[in-house]
Amino acid sequence: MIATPDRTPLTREFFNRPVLEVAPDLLGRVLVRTTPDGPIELRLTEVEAYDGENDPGSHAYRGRTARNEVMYGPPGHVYVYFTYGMWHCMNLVCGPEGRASAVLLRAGEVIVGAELARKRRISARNDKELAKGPARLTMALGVDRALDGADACAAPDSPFATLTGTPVAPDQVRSGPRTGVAGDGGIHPWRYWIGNDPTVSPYRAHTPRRRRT
DNA sequence: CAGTCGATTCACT
DNA sequence: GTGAATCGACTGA
Repeated sequence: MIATPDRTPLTREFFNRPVLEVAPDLLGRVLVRTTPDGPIELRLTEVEAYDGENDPGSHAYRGRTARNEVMYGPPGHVYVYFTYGMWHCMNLVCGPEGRASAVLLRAGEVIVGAELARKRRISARNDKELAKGPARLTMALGVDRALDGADACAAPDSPFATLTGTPVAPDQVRSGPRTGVAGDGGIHPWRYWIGNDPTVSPYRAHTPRRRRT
């Protein structure tokens, strides 16, 4: 007899905690994405915390702007931004409201809807690569700016329902410096991942762009 | 208003 | 391992 997985959606209160507490607690949780073609479910294996205006790596470091507005709003909402002229990255806003903290979803394992995800991830060589990296993750899920500000706690009406699933055992959680974050933002070990999980993306230090001639 | 660069990915050597 | 792709947000003058 197989145990019934817990499908209770995470509540607003779950996200209304300090981001350093929420981030590791998201590992192992399952994100459900509802699309017209069917559901995609992603088990989160890698995340990063960004903590407000005092965090040099955060989009909120230089204060409130049109782009980061959602980070200042209530927890449990989705912050999506566009970067490198072609990619989207997705965050979950944490508490308390006004602190502008959020968790970047960096990687996960597609456990339902791999067929749909493969169509959006043509260059993926295998299923472990479907959501191995923050921009790959949004591609696999079909997430873009249209979802910026969406409520992730409004299941089942929301395009998302973040489920409890089974949080990964604490002794499986690893942490280290955040990937690709420039300067002083690299000092905080606020990247969290599941040890030995094959869907976790490789660490890369920030690489300054070569100057154009 | 022009210059700079990004919480990245992919193709190629 | 290296470099290109590609554009909007942000910065500072």
